[in-house]
Amino acid sequence: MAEKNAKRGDDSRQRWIAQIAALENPPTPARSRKAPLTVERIVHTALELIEAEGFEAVTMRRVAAALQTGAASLYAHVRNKAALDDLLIGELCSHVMLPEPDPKQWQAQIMNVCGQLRDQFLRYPGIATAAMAATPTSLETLRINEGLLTLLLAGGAPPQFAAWAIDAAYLYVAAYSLEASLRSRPGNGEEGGDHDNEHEHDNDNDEIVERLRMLPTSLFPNTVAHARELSTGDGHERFDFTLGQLFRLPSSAE
Amino acid sequence: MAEKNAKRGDDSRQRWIAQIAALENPPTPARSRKAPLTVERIVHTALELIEAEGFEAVTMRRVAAALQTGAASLYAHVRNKAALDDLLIGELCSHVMLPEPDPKQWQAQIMNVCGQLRDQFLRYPGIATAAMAATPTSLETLRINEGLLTLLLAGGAPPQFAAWAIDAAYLYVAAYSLEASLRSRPGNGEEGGDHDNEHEHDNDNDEIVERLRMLPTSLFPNTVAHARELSTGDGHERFDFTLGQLFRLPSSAE
DNA sequence: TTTGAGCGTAGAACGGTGTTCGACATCGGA
DNA sequence: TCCGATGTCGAACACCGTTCTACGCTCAAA
Repeated sequence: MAEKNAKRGDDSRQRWIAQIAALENPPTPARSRKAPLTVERIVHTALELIEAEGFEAVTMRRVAAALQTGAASLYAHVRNKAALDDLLIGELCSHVMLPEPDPKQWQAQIMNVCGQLRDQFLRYPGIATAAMAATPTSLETLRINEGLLTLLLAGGAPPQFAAWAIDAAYLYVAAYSLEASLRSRPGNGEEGGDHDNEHEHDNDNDEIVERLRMLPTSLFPNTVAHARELSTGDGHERFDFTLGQLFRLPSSAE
Repeated sequence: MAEKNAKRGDDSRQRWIAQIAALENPPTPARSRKAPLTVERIVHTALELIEAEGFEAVTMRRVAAALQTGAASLYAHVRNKAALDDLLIGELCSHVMLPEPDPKQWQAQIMNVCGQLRDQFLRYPGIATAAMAATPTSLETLRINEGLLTLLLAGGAPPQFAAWAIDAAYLYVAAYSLEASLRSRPGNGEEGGDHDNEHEHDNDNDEIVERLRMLPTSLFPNTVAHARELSTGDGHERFDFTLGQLFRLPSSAE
């Protein structure tokens, strides 16, 4: 009986303690206590997390912790982790601005749009992983697709050419960004004491060239001979080159 | 008391049972009991697992289980899961055959090599994920790189062009294969009763076209107008198109 | 004003993952 | 014969996505 009483009293006792605690700190009063936890807040928090620690840090638990709650709470607003990923790349794509088509500059305009997408991917390291797994027919990606299609058609590209080139470009942008993210991120190295950013980059490149030159000439003659060409491509030269190739019109027009 | 005795005897009792069991089946005798667990066996088993259940099924525990052992045993032969992934794509790349360069057919030869690589990726669904994360300077990938470089140079491509085009091609092949794997794999749908493979494919394609046509014309005029071109590309037409664009020489030669 | 139903919150738990530790077995060579 | 090196592997740790469940809150009807 006593047990029963105690057990029964536990409940109201807890409430009593909670009430006292609530009395204790009325700062941040009124309604800040709610923090209503909307989809927007979740997506926003996840993006901040990616920017700071990379996409692999985006865990239901960690996103929830950043919102000062538990992982289970997120599932009231988002079906899956996969759905969250879709929302993330949707949000990301919504920041890409589509220009007014100008037939004289369609190539530059396309490079601009693809560059925006690439920069978004690079801003959130590793998110390109989600981009490749995401539903390819999300509304935001379709919006970019439509924009690129408009630019290409305005430039005089045949529809089938435009469709395939855009598809390939999207795939390439994601793959390029993913590789770039992995190359700079994964905390593997950065050994050695002092760093000067530019010198570090040069050293990296030089070391790759050197390693390639160490290969046996009998098996890798061309790799050794053109090691420099193979490992060059700082900045986004390779990126620009590839898109330039992808969007070369077939008929020698322009 | 009996319990205590049993517990103490457990150890030698187990050994006793093992001995009897060993007596029981001397078939596959001599030394088959060892099953020495080499790197080759691990890689081979992992590849079989991918072929049957996809890359996401490749878990240290599951690979070990397929080898009738525990996960910890693998770490005596492979540093990480990442290292295992590298070995897997290395093994995969080693099956790509490089042709003798023939300057007259360099384009077809390159398409052939890239097609081999693509088919390897498609044979092991999802392994392209590992290909994108893998060390880009593995010996096997360098071998393919050297082969492609040889073909392109034989075809008269400038070295810088060849280097960048090959890099882009590798990225694209991986991305294309990954998307193709994800599209057919992930068990999302396949609902509905009876399946005829060809009809199913047609239905899929038709449904995508239909969905695109449902978009508001005001926002997606070109997408609606060219829905068919956007969603076509069965077989590997898109693949061939993209590589064709990537390897078009700049100077209008050939 | 009271009640009750609904909804968002969140702790606990389940099954799975990569990886490490440490005791154990086995084998090659002195 | 013994002994050290090497390989094996159960147990455990920390983390993951996801589900279950109870709990608190809000708001509209009674």
